[in-house]
Amino acid sequence: MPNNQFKKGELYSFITGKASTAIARNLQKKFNSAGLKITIEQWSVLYHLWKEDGKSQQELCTATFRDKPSITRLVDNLERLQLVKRVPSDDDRRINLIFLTRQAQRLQEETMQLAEATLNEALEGVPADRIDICKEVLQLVYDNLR
Amino acid sequence: MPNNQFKKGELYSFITGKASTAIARNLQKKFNSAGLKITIEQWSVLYHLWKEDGKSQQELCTATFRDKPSITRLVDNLERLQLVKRVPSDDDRRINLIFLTRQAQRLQEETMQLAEATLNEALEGVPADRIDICKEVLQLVYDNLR
DNA sequence: TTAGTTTAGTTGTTTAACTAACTGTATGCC
DNA sequence: GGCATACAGTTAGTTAAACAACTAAACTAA
Repeated sequence: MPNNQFKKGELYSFITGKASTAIARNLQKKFNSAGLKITIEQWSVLYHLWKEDGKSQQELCTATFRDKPSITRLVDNLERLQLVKRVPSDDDRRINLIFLTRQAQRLQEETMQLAEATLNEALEGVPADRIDICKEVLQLVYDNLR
Repeated sequence: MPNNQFKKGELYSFITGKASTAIARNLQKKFNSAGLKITIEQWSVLYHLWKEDGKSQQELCTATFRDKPSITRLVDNLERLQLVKRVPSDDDRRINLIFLTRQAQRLQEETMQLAEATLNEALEGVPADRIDICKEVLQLVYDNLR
């Protein structure tokens, strides 16, 4: 039984991800207002390094759902901003391990607070059980398409 | 009462919109496989012109949730592909009205079918009432942030 | 050991997003 | 009418995404 209850008029915003675009823009503005000169994409790389420092570029690809050239260039820019450093792996010379600089470690708390503030604004008035359902649906969508 | 049930680990995929990214990539691949040489972004402009032809660029900005320079360049590219045509408004010479070419009109049915196919794949196994809740949450998120 | 394959990362090209600064047209007010 | 302001669209510059083609290192198996 196909999901034909999915009317055409509603197709568009699902595909374009209006909600997540709005969230990302809101957070970017918070970064800008706070004088933090990083992009959301750069932040998403830092986010995974805060969880575990010294990931390889390939691991960052998987974690951030980006392809290799995208990560190469994000790491390029983060390195130029002196937020990360490429360190060749001793075990496998093909691999770069990416390490946070002290400067990047200091960004964690402030940016995570801004991200939480954005999400609190975004989800204001949405009951917790509905958020849970929404998260489950989006996870299932993601799993269905990989 | 803030939404502090929103644990940190789940923050990331909400912000990055993994699900909608996956949907967009899936649809883009379908376009490519079908030999359709348009991007999802171009398709999103055509989508609104299929609903109502002859919109102004400003109206396309609102409809597609993009800014003016983005629409200028999307229309540039669509014009180069001979899919739309800029027509200066008689009433107000600042305004360009954007009209579909016959070639673009012919794209509607095929691309909409591919889009529906993508959504059916994406939403396979998701009960209709959960989809509805998810849509409502995403709409509310969008409204909360504008 | 060496030939073929896989893996990690880079480079080049095109398209798009965002910001800021700009041109040209319309409108509102005196 | 004339000036300030608002509005529609364009241009320029930076960052990022997607894809293809590439280099270099590692693995695999004869």
